[in-house]
Amino acid sequence: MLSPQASGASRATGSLLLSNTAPAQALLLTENAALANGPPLLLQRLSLKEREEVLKEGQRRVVYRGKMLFSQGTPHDGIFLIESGRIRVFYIAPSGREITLAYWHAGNFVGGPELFGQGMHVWSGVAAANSVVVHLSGKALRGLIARMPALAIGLIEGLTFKGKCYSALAQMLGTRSVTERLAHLLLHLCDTYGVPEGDTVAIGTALTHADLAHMVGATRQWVTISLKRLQAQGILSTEKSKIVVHQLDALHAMRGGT
Amino acid sequence: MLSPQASGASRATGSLLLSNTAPAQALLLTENAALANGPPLLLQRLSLKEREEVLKEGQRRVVYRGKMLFSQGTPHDGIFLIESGRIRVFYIAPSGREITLAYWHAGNFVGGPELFGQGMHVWSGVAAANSVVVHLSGKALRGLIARMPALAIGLIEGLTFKGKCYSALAQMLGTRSVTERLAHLLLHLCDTYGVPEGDTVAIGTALTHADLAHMVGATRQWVTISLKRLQAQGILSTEKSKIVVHQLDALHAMRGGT
DNA sequence: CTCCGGCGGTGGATTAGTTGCCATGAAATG
DNA sequence: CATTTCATGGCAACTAATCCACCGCCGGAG
Repeated sequence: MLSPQASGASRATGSLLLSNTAPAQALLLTENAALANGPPLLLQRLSLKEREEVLKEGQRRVVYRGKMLFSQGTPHDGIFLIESGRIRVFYIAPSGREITLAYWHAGNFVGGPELFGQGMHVWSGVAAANSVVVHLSGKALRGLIARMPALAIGLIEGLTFKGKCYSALAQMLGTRSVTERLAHLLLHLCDTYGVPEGDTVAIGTALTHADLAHMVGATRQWVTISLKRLQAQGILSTEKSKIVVHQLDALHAMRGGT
Repeated sequence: MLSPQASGASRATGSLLLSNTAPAQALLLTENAALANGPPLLLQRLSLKEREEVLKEGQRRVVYRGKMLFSQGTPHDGIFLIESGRIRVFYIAPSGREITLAYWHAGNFVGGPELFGQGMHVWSGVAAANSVVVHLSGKALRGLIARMPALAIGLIEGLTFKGKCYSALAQMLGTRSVTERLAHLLLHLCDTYGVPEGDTVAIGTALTHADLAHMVGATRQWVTISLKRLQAQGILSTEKSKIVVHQLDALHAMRGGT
């Protein structure tokens, strides 16, 4: 944990204070066009002064890649505001099957499910990259909301957005085949992380087949097979931890509607 | 639509004003024990006076069983507060496959996904029983929140709850087999609507196999087959639109963990 | 009474997806 | 440099679940 006066911390604070100008994004599986605009950032509507006040109430914490931020089944209190990095929120069933609910980036908050209450985490959060988060306790949140209506609006917007994400995920999982979900995910990755190269788009993010599988609710092997098929059809090609999409329209077509 | 001074309307208003004492429930597919306590009701934390003020801002509307309250793809504004009845919120994929997100009962609100903005509905709402709802426009909501912090808390709690529901649904769909999901749903139905009869529990709610299928994200036939199997194992028996569960523990076992 | 539409129930063919296992190569670790 | 770990890939057997088609039943409406 960094002390408030450490230079690293103040730089990080700076990035949060300015986060409404940064191109923050969440990586999630959804067909909702509205989500493409990116999620609402918690402090977006606050003045600089208010932001400082909020951050002063929180505890800054560094989470290294691969480390758990919180685990399902453990008690929780309040939320974590992401200052930098990337947090993967996921759930593991007793059978061992795992589903990724979303990857959250800077400016969003994770934790919960409740904001105030002291229930149990029903999902886990792990750092997908070295991250800095600010922990806001339920008590602190309550106090802040009372004197800062814009924060309440921010929370409502954030929760609304999460609701959209999770319901969209449920829609995908409940009504689409794995192949369709995978096509959808690839398109989403193109939008979020894609680098256009001529008329192709390269996805350079280091996501393993297992990562993809967890996002679409499938097994690793099936993702491998499906990607091979797409490759055989000439729709995409893979080069060591990089996926190059050649025919976006073909992916669109097989994504099945919308 | 009933005029405010109609006796039916005032009776309905009364029921809403007292709704925190009523055993309101939502029917949803989740393994989250916290949800068993029932969802937080929107007006729960408000004084009688405040409740009246909120209802005055809304437009009361009667929706008959089977009639759509709102449809995915159409523009939306604000939310619908359920005064009585039951609203099924669901999504239909272009392929025709359908997934029920939840059944919401009196005291909860549906609509959205946003509360204020004028986006498009990303899911549909249909009356599963004759219902009375109060429409609160985004504008009205904004105004009410500003002078009624308890309403903001209510909205936050409601949204948090919906987030839990939808993420739990995604968890179920992403990590459990149809059979497990069905076992889970049956247990949930026992909790919500079940009538204990000796050491068995009867579910009398008129839910067709298709309804069940939409809730667990499966086909109607598969539900029929699965129910037949459970019946063959002596775990339950069916008598014309009534399911009697004999071995709750067996269902628990096959629901797979938690 | 008859017709009709929704619902439950079956069956068979087909496919989508799983499980388990083993091989390989690259990267990280000692 | 040697070793281990991890990501990818391939394969065979298996089963869960879907799809399509059809049938009979029942309750309601004309």
